[in-house]
Amino acid sequence: MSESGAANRGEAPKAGADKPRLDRQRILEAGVDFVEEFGVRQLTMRRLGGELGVEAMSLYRYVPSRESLLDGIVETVVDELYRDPEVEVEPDHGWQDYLLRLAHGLRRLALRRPQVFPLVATRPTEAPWVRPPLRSLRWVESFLGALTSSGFSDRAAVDAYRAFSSFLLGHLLLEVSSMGADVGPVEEAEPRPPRPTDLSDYPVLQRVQELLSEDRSEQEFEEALDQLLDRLEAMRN
Amino acid sequence: MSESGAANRGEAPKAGADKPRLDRQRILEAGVDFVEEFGVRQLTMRRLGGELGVEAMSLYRYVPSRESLLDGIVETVVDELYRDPEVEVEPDHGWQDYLLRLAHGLRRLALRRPQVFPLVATRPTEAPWVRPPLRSLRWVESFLGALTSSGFSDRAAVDAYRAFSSFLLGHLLLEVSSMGADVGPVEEAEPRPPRPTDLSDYPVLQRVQELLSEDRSEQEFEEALDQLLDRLEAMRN
DNA sequence: TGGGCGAACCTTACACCGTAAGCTCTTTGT
DNA sequence: ACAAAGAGCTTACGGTGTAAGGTTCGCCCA
Repeated sequence: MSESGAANRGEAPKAGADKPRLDRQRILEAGVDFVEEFGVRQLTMRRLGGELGVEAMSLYRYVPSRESLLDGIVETVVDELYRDPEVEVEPDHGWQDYLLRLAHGLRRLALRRPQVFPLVATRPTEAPWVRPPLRSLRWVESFLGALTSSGFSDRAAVDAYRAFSSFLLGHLLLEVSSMGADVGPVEEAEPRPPRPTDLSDYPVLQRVQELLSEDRSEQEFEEALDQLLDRLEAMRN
Repeated sequence: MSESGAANRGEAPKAGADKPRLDRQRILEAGVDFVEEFGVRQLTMRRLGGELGVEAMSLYRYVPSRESLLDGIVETVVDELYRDPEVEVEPDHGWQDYLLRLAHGLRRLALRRPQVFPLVATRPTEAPWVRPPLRSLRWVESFLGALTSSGFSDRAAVDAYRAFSSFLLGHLLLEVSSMGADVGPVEEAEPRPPRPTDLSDYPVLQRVQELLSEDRSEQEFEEALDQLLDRLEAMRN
């Protein structure tokens, strides 16, 4: 402790290769990494402080509370969507292309951040009509603009927005939670023993268990997304 | 305290109209009520004990931990589905009728327990192939049996089960969370001030805001459910 | 040059949490 | 009548979020 203190304060306060100084962005990024590694439940102010070589209370200079730290973490992760080169804000190749790119971008994001995504999906949003997982005004604007400029009526665009949100929420949440991620605030120390589960009372289950255990999430997603686009096409205008 | 103690222990220990004795079911039901009234976040062992006129540690005789208390609460609520007279375990009037009843039953359940439902939706399940919100082996068995006995191949029945789960999860989670429920572990004391949200940078949003604020959840649900059934019909052998 | 000022971080303190361990009654079986 | 057991209580411990205030240090202006 005296060592790190000396390194930080005494000898190299400006070069600071060791402890690059605290700031909000650094805290949020450390938060994302921490949650992704240990789960939300394990994230405490003290531990996150420790991760940054700092006392818990120091974080409160940049973040007003743990809750808002979580909000910031969600926001940080969602912002990664803007950096996805496949995703575009303007529907330059038609609304179907736009929606496909957006959906796949969100799926990549969910799979890349399986521990954070449940927060993206379930945290209260800014306004009640902003729905997860597309939880920023800017994206909702982009979505509605893309559709209304492609022949959707306002009503149809809004309906499409809702259908699209439900679709993504359901699929992605199930997909990440089946990745062993703990949606919700669970997370016991060891991953609960995979109890063999006696199926003798459930003949159908027994018969199809292999099918049930297959991972078809990608095909499911693609097929359901295709169907959704067809549905939306039908309600255009 | 001496008063209640005397009333309980001293004068009427057997009549016990005052404190009907602790037992697991009573604890779980009190838990459901508590969560529904104050939110998951507010549920602590001490407070739930208080609600039952008992010290926190007394609960541990019937419930091994807070986590498993939450599991029990989820289970208790899901069990209400069996008592829904509209829902049937056997597909006596065809698989479409069966699925409609099941979906509506789950929706009623979600709307009746908006604070508990997010737990139903997001808590880890018994086995990875048991998906929320249909989180009991018995219901999965019922579902798969209903479909396979109605002309679905095993493969198609399993795919249908997955599609059905995603559908319900997405729709119901969004619906209850727009009811002001806190999905996730948030819940600050006062409901965060409805910040007016300046929309001047978002012209489309501004234009359609009224549409966005309309509550069309019921129609949405019905329409999407119809479409889903069509989709399932198409993949039926 | 130096003196103070504000930012950044630390220390202390508090109320509350989940829960392990052990104790004390009350009820019941014999 | 007495022992055993069941049900609830007491105490205690380490951990949590965070309010309040203390300390150190680089920087700016006199």
